[in-house]
Amino acid sequence: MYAEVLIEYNSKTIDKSFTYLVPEDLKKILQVGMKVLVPFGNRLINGFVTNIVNDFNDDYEVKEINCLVNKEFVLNKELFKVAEYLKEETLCTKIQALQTMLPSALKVKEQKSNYEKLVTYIVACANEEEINTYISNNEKRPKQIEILKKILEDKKVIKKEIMGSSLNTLLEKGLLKEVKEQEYRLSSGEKQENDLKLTKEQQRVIDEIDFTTNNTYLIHGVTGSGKTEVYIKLIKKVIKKGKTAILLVPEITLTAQIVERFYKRFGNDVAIFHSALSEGEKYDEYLKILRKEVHIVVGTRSAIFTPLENLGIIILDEEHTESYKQDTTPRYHARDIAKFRAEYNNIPLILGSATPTLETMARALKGVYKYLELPNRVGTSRLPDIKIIDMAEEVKQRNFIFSSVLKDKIKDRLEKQEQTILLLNRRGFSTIITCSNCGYTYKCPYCDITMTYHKSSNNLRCHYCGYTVLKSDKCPECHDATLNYYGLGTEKLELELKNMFKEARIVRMDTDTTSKKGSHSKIINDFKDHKYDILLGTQMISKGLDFPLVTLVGVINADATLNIPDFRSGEKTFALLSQTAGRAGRKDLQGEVILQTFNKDNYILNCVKENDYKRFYQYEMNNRHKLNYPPYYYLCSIKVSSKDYDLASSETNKVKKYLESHLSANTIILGPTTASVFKINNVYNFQIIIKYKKDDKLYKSLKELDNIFALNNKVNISIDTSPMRI
DNA sequence: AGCACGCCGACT
DNA sequence: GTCGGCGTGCTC
Repeated sequence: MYAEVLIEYNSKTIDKSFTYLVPEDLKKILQVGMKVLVPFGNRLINGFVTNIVNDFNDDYEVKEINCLVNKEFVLNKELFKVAEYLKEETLCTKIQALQTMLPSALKVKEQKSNYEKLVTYIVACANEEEINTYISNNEKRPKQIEILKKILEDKKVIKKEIMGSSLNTLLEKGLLKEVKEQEYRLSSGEKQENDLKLTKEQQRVIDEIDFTTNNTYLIHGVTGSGKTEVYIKLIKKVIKKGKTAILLVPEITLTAQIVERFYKRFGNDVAIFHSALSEGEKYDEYLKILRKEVHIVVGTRSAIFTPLENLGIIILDEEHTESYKQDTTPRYHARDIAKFRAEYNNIPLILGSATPTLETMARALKGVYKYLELPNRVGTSRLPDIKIIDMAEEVKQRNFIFSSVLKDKIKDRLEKQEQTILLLNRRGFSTIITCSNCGYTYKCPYCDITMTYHKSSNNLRCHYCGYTVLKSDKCPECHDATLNYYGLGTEKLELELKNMFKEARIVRMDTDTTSKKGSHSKIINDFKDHKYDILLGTQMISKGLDFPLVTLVGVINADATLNIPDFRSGEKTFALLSQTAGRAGRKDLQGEVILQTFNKDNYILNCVKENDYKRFYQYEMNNRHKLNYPPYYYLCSIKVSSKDYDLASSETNKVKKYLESHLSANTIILGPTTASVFKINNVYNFQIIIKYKKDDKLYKSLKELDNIFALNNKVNISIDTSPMRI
């Protein structure tokens, strides 16, 4: 009996099976999909069993499997298929595909002892009679008697609660003993049923969904239209049939409120998955699924790979969110994996959004997806009033950051004891520091990017590679002392706000204030409890948060995402602004939104103002059509990079020539151009963009290209078959 | 990925 | 004469 094993080294040259002899003690247990430790070269390496065979062609000496890594873990057939799909779709290695799908605690690098958290309990060792005898014979030892009585009553007591010399005596006498039990690190807390009554619209959406076949549905619902409640009801239906469900959410820290809601409604039937969990927590949540103790998984992108069996539904909330796309290899989109799994299980896939991607909307309108709409907010709450403020006029009156309207409204909210959210999509203090004498600007020495000034630490940081320098008082170039600060970041906004409203309680939320674990939810909870009047932050405040007291949302610079050179910038702006606007007036109080802009006539901003997705859609589709972008064309991006500028440039040209001679005639090949950030960490980046409608030769050619460069350690090629931006 | 083998430059 | 640079190739 032999096992074909995939070695856990991420390298193209060994991305194939190696055959090992199955030792006697594993013959009955070993299954395809298990993890084993095998000798490889002169060391022991983790591997996956991909096949079990009786014979092999005998031209090398086989070694024997060393041991099983984890007896509970078996990758099922479905996930093997998913891995295969992932490999084909993103051109990664088999092992990369598998590693992406597993929590890192299961990708044991070194034989790390044990991820299981053990709790020590004390239980009785002697029988009840013996213990009672001991109690009556030792009346002068009250501490011991107290412990014994507690054990008799509770049977099992956590050691920490009763630790001490009395306990040690009882342990030594053999009356009590220790037992260790595994405990999950995360738990749901009490389940409290509180079914909300559905609106007619919500009920209609639920009735439309066919659970017996594979269809994709788009639930297009405005912010506050009660999509989450629809998801909960759908999942309840699925669970009633004994099936399981996956709910994907954009960023779980931002959607902590969803998790809380699921814990309340489903109790310990839910496992949670997201990047902020510790290794151990992830391991525990994974075990709950493997042991079939949960029916529901709520998580971010990678949760789409969880080994739930008997799936009944997959839901992607905020379908348009960019974080569903992984931007390192394998560059997969969770939506595609979800489609694959929904098809495999013959179950419905639900895409939910207030601002669907054009790709999804186009398919829904064509009837490829079923289109379901929730056009109204639940209950009495209405969509907020949105005003566009022309900052060009404001600047003439020397209002650089806050328009007079926004200033007045904030003041008004402070007086009324209502809350305000301010969005500024840029962290740090100032964007650029320039010397007015010689024109010097601080640039990262490793990346082609101006550095951002952070006042609290008095340094300049590169937001691409993290390089940090202390800011000098004088220009490092000409030593003149006239440094100017341009651009506005959240840090400076906070300062300005504090100067303007001295009595206001202000909290800032961006990558810099939320780096510590738990700081995120602390800010959110404190704000919710009205410990602050104003929350200001970057786009991380735009999604999924539900604060009933917020009646004003201000966007300081609505143009920020509009001007980035990317074909999706319009879509992103519309989504970000609509989402953010949706934070206002979630309950009975009417919400108001102020958009400050230098482009007051911009079409997209006016669509946001009118809350008119359909008009935005028509306009943007027209643009995409003119410029051959998705959904009219598929995209593929190829990035060629090297520390050697000339080499990077010449190899990119070779790639272009290769593509030109191998792809179909009607495929458009653009470039080479320099990538959006040309130099990162001293590496030069060039890119080629491919636009195609149908090209049977594409994947084959891309694979060959990838193989050619696999052996080249001076030049790196990275292919993205579904780029979100170019 | 890691490690061995192998063929050419500056040193105790 | 050797130590060591990292290019090529192999690992069941």
